[in-house]
Amino acid sequence: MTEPNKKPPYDVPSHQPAAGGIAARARATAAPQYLSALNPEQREAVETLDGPVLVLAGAGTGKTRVLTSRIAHILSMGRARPNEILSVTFTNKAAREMKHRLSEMLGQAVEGMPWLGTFHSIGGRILRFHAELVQLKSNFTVLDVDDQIRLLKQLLQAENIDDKRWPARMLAGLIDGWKNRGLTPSQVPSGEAAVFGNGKGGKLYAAYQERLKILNAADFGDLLLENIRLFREHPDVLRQYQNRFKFILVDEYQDTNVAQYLWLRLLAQAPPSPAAITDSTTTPGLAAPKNICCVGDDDQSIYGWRGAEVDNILRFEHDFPGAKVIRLERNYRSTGHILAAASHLIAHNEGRLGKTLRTEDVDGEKVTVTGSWDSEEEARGIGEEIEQLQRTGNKLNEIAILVRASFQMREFEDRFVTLGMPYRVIGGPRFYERAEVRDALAYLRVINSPADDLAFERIVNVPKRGLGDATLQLLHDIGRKRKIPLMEAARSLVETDELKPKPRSSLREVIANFDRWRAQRDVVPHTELAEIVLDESGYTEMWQKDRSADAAGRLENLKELVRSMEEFENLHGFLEHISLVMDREGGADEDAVSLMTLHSAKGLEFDNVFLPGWEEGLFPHQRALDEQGRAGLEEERRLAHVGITRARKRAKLFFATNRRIHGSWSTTIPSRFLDELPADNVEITESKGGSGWGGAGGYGASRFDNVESFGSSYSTPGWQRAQANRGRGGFDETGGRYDAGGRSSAGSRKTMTIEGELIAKSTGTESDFVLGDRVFHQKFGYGNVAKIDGNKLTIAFEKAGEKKVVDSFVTKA
DNA sequence: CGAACCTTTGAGTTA
DNA sequence: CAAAGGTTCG
Repeated sequence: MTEPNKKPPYDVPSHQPAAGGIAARARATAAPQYLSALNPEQREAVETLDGPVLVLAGAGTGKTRVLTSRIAHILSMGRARPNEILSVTFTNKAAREMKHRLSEMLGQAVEGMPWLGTFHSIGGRILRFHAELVQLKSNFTVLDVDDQIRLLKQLLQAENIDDKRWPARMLAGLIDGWKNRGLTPSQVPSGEAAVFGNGKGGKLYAAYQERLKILNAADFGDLLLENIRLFREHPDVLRQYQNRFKFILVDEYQDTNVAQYLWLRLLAQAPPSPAAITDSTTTPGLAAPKNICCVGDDDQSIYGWRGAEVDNILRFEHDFPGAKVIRLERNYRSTGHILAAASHLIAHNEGRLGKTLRTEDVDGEKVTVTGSWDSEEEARGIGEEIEQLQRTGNKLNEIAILVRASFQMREFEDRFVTLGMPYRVIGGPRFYERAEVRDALAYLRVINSPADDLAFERIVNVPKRGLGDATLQLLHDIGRKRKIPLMEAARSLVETDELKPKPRSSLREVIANFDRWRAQRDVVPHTELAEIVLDESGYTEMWQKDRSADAAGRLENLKELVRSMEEFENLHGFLEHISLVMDREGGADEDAVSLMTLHSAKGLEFDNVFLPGWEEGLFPHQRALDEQGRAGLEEERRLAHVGITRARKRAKLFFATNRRIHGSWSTTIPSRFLDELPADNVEITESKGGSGWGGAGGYGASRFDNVESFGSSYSTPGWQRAQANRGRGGFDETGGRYDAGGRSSAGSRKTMTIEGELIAKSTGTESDFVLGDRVFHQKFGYGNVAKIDGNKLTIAFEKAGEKKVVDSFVTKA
């Protein structure tokens, strides 16, 4: 047992006055600077400190400013100390941003804001203080999706369930969904639990939770669910936190799921309310809700598929009686046309709380819609426009391409590489998801927690040591029979002669290695230990010997991993952090185009925003429609709204008539969202050969009728118009793809065509490079030629990873 | 046991 | 078209 009252190490000594310097400054002037910079609504949101407050903050209305100013206000009024404010966000990025802005506002006084973070990191922190109460140890591991799936596969096997018919992924999805709804195994409705594995779903969920405890592990959902369980089963612990948090602030409230809502509600109750701790999710009317302030925008709710309940925000006044609702409708970001386009689009949704964004900015440029023949041409066109913007003095940092699905990104990457255009992918394949990083982490996890079977299993035969399925099976059998971790099973197995000499000695070596490393853990600095481990395990060597193209990049990633460990005091601290926050930053200082999904763009803004792929089936995405019907469509529409409102000066939409889906080309039709844009604020740019899509008459009075009639059969007027236009517009099937109509814009297009042909034709000509040549590229630096295809080279760059480039862009080094 | 080859299936968004 | 899973052969 640990003492439940163990204090978090972040506690500020109690004699310290609440952010003294600020308070003093606040008293000195009548209206402190952080208040005078606000408009009346914002100011009201900041100054209404008591009771529940809901701030409906439309895109670009100063949401973050309100949150940070509110914290500053609480502190300067002396209403709470920094460690008595709970402030939750969804992403680490948002948390970082708030800390950053707060420190600008307050000077250096943010050190003591220990409870500003994401739901998951705060949940995880609370859980570590009381781990024993939920059958964990404080050094529990946070599993990622991969570990989760492997664990579930084992359970399926144990239950003799065919994982073809009942994939582990599906079960993981179900469990995730239950956890998002705050349901422990016993709370899952039996009907739902039965849908998986011939009625074994519920049993498997229970078994999974049990296994997690044995492994001393929690998955993402547990960080909240186990927290809720902790609070419910131990009211004394809950009270401790209720007492601590004098003020609660929630960012992006529209994205909270049921579990997060329950968690917040428990914490938001006034401390002495012993009767109110119930497990009901629906009972309204809490006893004296505390000072909770939720900020959100129902029009930006885009995480329904992850369990977010827009209802949470729609029901706020009901859940928190006496709540004050404040609307922020002054947009400080976008020009008039952009804002009008976005507002009209989102007006097609029903069930909104309703806000009318307005701006005092100029109308600016109209939103453009451009059609192209296929996705390649779309990428070329956007590339050209970006070059044009660059020539006219726009910073690449102020340009973003926002896609619906990540597979769309490749085309742009290829294009940018060819053009030598600097770009960065945001939220792409994450650093910690890379195989080599996960392998390295697995080694460290086993050192840190010998019972971490999943980590053990991952690396026991990496690099290859002749310990294959057969050996592993044996270990599993022993482990399961004796209820001991695999490492212990291995220990006893090498004492017997059940193994052939070869695997036996390598297993012996693995055990000895880990024992040695663990002994070094307290002696050697953790970064050094990591290097020792990677070296002695043969892991580094494995990649050094690997001749494949990306080996160099992987070694680079390993180095970066070790480097990133320096920020932490010890191995344990590092591992604790890593599972939650391992997004690689850096490179932000460089001027580059940003490439990301619409989802990860929320909260960001750019002068120029390109939005490709506005086609039925892709955007709105077919699966959203199939699975969620009208709700799915509305969420997609909100996503479109988010996309357009990211733009300050220019929003440019695109659709292609042909797109590759599953490797083969399909014909697509323009998105219905394009049809929902207001004609007055939109310009159809001539893409090529004639009127292009839509044309002058394309927009008619019928634009807004009959939105309800969408369904599996596309019958809206817009759809039909779009189809008609497809034949009539510039996309004739017989003419060459690049058959331009002799316009100026077509001229440059034609140039591209020629370039395209040249590249295609010249592939017969072998380039001067030989496999393995060391080369230099202006943008990507040094690398080695990994593949040659005519004059197109695949190069493994030391820094940038593997890229395809045309040979003329590199020189021999 | 593991490399090489073949077949199948599947690309939606994420803390 | 790619990755992942399965099968075969050395």
